Amino acid sequence: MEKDTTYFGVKEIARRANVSIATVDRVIHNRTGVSEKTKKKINEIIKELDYQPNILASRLASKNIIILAVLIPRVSVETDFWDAPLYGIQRAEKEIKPYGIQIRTFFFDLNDENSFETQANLILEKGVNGVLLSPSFIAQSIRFTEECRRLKIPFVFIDSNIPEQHSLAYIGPHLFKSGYLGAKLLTYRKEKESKILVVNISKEIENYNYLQIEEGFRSYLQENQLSFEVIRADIKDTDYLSVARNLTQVFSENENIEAIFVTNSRVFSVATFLENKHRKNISLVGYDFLKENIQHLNTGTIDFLICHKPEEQAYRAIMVLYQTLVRGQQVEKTQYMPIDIITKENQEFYQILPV
Amino acid sequence: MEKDTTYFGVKEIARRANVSIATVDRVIHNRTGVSEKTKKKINEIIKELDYQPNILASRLASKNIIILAVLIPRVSVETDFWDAPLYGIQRAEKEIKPYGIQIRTFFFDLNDENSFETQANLILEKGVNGVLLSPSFIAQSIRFTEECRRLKIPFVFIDSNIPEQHSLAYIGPHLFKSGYLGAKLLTYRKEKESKILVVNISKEIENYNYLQIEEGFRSYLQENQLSFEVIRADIKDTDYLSVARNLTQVFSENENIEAIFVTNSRVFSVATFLENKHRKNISLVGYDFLKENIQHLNTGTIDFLICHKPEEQAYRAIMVLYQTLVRGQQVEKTQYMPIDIITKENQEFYQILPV
DNA sequence: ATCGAATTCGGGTACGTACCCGCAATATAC
DNA sequence: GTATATTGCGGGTACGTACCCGAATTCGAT
Repeated sequence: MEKDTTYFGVKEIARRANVSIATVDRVIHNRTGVSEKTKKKINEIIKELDYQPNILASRLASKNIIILAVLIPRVSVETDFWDAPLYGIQRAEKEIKPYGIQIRTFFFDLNDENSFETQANLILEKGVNGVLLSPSFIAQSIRFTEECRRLKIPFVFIDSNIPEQHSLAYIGPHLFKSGYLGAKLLTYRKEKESKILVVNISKEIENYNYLQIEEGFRSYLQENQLSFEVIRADIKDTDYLSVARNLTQVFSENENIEAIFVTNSRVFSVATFLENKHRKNISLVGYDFLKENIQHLNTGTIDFLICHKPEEQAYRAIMVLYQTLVRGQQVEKTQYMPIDIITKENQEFYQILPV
Repeated sequence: MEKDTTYFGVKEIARRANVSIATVDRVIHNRTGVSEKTKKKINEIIKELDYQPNILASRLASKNIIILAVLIPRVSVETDFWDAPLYGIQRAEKEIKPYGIQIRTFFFDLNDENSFETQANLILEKGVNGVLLSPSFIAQSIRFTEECRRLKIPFVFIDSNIPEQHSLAYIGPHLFKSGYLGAKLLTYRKEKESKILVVNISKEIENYNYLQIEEGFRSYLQENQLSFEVIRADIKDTDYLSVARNLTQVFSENENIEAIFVTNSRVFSVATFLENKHRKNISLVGYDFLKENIQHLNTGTIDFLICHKPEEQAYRAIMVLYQTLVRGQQVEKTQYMPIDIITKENQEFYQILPV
């Protein structure tokens, strides 16, 4: 097992340029104190040798440690969706910890805009090198990221995007296409004309996402000239009783509903309703790999779940920050996640990687 | 940004044990030359401090480089399936190259058992530290891995498994469940009774995989009491003309075929046939994210593709070897991949990560 | 008790890079 | 001209671990 002799380091560069290692180092980190002439010469040699710094040695020698902040919703009793990104963050942290990178996680309450603001301010006080956030509250997120930009702190969005904010990257779903796929799954091989119900269960906050999904959903029907009548139900209170009350009304007003699309992870509420009311033969499609959703998938009440790899989103987001801050690499600005289709038959293999 | 002060290294262990760093090092790598008494003492301190070696420093100081061999089919004109694992391997290699790990890739010809043997022997001659292989030829793979076991070279299977060979790990699909899902997709919301055609296009080699898939496929139909009549077509020659000839015959002998399941990636041949013969309204489900398959997905001839993340399989397999050889970690022995469902609507987001 | 071998251990250097310190040479000021 | 900045650069140490070399200690045999 011979040693890799094709590798040239700073030492070789210094030798070829007739300078010391320190000078080469100055050029590499473009610090001051090198004449234009030698700088140019060294840069040429670097290019010629296609010098790749040894990150191991680099991070070992460097004492400046990097701190990343994570700003995501706290896992609530209502949904354990944000568990998955947490796992992704832990997996990433474990991987890059030896590189001197630390992660501080800040949680906000999805029912409380102020908690977002408070936590965001905490991050700014701390002074971190990079931020990963879920921009659940648009206005507050804009304010926060604007401040980040001013302070030259790179930030990455996951789960949903604010395109105008010049984030370092967005890692999450293409919501329009996701809704588009939802319509496909809901209507695939459906021949009889019937009504389709689109249900949005959320406080108004998340409406932005919802709109893109519904737009995609309707586009599919339109493009494929499917003439199902689409009715909508907007349910502002997320508890089961509210959902049941609303749905009861919708069903009393509309006969012939044979398919339901829920625009977010609260599809389990609708499933519970259908099961309680013994309504069979209604197709149901919704979002996210939650324990409760999987249960209804297994009982057959939910036909398909759509999922965007939340664990992977967070993992990649951390790695994007790492690559930018430590390696100085360019990263893909928009990384759409796969739009995964989960059924009763493949759900058992859709698990997150162990930390 | 304070330095991480919670970390204790060998130096601290040596200090607490009143020995030198070298002695601690001897204990850590359980080399000889340490008395039982000091060994015990040092081990206690290690446990107490929950010492985690700094891999960066470790790999930097260590001069012994690790060589991994990869033994997979060459990308052929018939299918570019094995492109994806190659990408995964490249991605893994880039990541762990600075740790002193090198990868040598050996290709064999899927139409030539001998080429497998030749390449396998080459690997054994070279003397490598770990092997990743696709056991396309059962007998030859058994012989090869038996030799690996004798030489104490760990090996990992991807794509398909030989459970009795005590591999370090298997990373690939659960074929039975994959076929099971295939049946679901093919029959979902199909109400009319009709015939289902199961097509297997391959030289006999890959039959083992095929059998598990078909078993799963039939199980689904049986468990769900679906009384579609299943007919089979075994096509030994993989060129289009043979496929067309065979299918023509099957169709002439059977009317009322409304759904076709192809047990591997050659579903594009069947799709081409259907398009040439202008046979619409036949559902078609098959395997793998190949360019040609995607085309037929987009034209609507193929309804669903099932895919097992070949890029990820290879990536993970390399990482499993890395974790075992470098970090000495235990790894999951069987890692089933997700069984992904690809449709026209979500295919554009099912791409492999850039290297 | 003496000697040699075996056992047990510490000093020290290397891995490739970061970065501090300080010296020399040159430029600028008076 | 001398004094003082400024610029350009090299020496050297440190990061945490691996591992070589040789020294100290122990032990058994005579």
